[in-house]
Amino acid sequence: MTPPQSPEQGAEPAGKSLFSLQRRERLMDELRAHGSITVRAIAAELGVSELTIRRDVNLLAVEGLVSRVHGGATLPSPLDRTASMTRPQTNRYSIGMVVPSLDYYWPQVISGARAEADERQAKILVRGSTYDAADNRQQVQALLNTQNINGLIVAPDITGEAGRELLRWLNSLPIPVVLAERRSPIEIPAHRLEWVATDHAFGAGMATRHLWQEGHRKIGCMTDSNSPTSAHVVRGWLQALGALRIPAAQSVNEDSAHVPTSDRAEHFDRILQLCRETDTTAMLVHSDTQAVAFVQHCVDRGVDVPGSMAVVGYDDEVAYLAEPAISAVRPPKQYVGRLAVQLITARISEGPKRPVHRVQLNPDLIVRDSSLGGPRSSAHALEDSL
Amino acid sequence: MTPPQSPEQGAEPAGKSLFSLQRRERLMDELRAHGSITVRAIAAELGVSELTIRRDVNLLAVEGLVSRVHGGATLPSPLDRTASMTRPQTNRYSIGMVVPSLDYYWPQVISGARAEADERQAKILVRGSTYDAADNRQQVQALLNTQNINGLIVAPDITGEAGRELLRWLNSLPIPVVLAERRSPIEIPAHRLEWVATDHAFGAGMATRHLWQEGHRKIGCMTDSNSPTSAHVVRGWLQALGALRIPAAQSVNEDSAHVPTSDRAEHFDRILQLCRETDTTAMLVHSDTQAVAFVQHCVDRGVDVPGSMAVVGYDDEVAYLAEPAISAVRPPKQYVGRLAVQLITARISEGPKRPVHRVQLNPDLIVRDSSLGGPRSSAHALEDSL
DNA sequence: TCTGAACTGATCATGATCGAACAATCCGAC
DNA sequence: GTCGGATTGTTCGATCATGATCAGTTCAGA
Repeated sequence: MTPPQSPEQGAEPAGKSLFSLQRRERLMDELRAHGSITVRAIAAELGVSELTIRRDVNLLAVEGLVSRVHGGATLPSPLDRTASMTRPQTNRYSIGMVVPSLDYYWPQVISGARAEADERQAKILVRGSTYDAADNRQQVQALLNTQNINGLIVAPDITGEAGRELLRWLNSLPIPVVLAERRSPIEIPAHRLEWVATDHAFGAGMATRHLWQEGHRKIGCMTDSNSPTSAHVVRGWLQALGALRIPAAQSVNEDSAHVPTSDRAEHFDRILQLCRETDTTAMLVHSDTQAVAFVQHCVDRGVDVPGSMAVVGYDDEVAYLAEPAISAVRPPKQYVGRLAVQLITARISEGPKRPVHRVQLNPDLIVRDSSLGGPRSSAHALEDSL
Repeated sequence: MTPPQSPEQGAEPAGKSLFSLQRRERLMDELRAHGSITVRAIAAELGVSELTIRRDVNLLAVEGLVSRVHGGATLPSPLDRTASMTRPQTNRYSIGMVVPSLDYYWPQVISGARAEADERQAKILVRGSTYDAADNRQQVQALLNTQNINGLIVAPDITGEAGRELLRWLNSLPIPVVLAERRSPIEIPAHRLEWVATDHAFGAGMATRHLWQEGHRKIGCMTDSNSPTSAHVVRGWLQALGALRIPAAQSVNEDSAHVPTSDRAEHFDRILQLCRETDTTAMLVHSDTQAVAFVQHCVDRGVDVPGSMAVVGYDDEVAYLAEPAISAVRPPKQYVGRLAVQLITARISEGPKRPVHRVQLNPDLIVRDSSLGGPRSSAHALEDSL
């Protein structure tokens, strides 16, 4: 079917019918996130007929909010001569944006940034990059070379010496820079860098507490140290374990980085074995996709979810697709993008007098089936409460 | 009177007929919580006819508080062409504000808050309190009792069990609460509390680095543990010492709390003696007033400032009054107030869907005479640079 | 250039929602 | 008690949102 779309944050895709206005908003979200949409895909996703979507597209096209193309729509393009002649086209700012991925997580951040930019008559120029400092820098440089950019939103790799060097370079750029989902570490005083990031440690803690409240007393954690957020997830999980008086040393804590897809099954088997040995009945799994794979594996092996193994995912990109649907921590991705644009535009217009802002946002916990009911065979379920 | 409707869950469907104003309030609550409502559902829930709800929706739509759609209403959407082009129609919120002092530091915070509130046509009701949790709570309670408050900005005492209890209480209030210059500690998951605070650790680090750059190689710190910011100042100072490879163990670190004014002179003499013994040529002094007194004392004792003792104050309230004028870290007090009002109004109008925001602002370093020129008798001044 | 597949827009049908007019009710003032 | 204004409920034709059908159009590959 469709390639790994980014399922919007509707929680239940076809569960509730939306009003037409909301549908058009969703459509614009999708458009801002990916730059284009197909009528077919959106119709399927929203559970309405293609005709309806086409009507929406027409409406938005009349208002000049989209450009119609055969089979779908794109963001308004200057090449589109049918575009309304209104010409409120006076963009005050151009903001460059470099993100490490255009498939996962970041489309929604971009969507939020674009939405906010629209309201502020700014333009966002997005470039996809990788989780690698050298490439990050190259992409930023490319933006600076080819475009007249007033500000920059970046989600760079900040690990290692290359990452620190990149931060120093960003800090020294002549235009304002806002980091998205990254923090400038204390030890390098990049005093000009502002940032907005989700408090992933809080999210992990929230998930852990939720599992505790459902009756689990041994809660493991599976992460992927390739991802910059993993460290925060582990930190939050450990912190929560401490608060709940769960001995961290005996808790399952596995890193899935560097496990090739071919070895995944045995990796999961090993983890399940560990869980059995340690009486672990619940896992917090960083990166949703990993969580989906893990739940799938559990089902394949006859391990009941959530009865024998409760799972909470992280990121909430695809968690709702699994069977059973997976509870997941949902970072406020749209808001991260919005806030980044707010910070950048405020900085551009107010100048250096404005103090450096550093914002943390708390994620939400979306509870679905995979974590409800507590450990089935456990005698102490629900006897306590936090 | 309406006949007893079908028994609804939880709410009070038939219990008591609401006044229209309450109904609309309820309607907005529902809207903020879910993003949209259907006329039918709300009518059933409130036990009134759909027409009534429709009339309410019309009214709210005229005020620009909702967007009308066929079958219900949504939060105001930029796609809503019928939206009144007038202005954001910022409602007149009443915001309570409880600060621990009305003479020092806080007047500027209040001033910033007032300025921001004026722009948003909101009203600020300020109450002075003390650095004591019990009194904080009393003042907040008084505000809640006597006024109709939509939101609360508080700078409470958060130390000890009383402080934690106060935070829990604030977190459970039915109206939004924003902490000013305070952070909710991680170990107590006050998940609803938002805050805006100056990054005092950053400020202390900046001051320490400044003194290093001026040539000082032993940098002490004088704080007042009565103040909630002192801990952060010490933390930032220690962090900077670490980064600069200055052994913290041998550095002068004095607490002026509990030193009565009568004993101040000998306290300062003791500190000066310590400095002489450890070759300390610079001090970071928390609380400006203390810094002024200290510089005065140095001058009285014939210790040259900055030649023999460089001083950087903290807070920048009265630092410029001293002779010589004292360099000081200046927290962005106005912005703290402004941002607190921004957070609270955004929270009131956007409801719980908006993620919890936690903002840190970086302070400035205002360099005056008291820290310039480096240690006079030092041989290694300016030989290094960071 | 041709051709099949995919896309598009016009038209109509259907069910739900909306608004205007009028009736019923409640509330406070005299 | 009763009067007037404000609020709410009822009815019914008008309006709107959506989907189905089908003929016309566009696209992409041969």
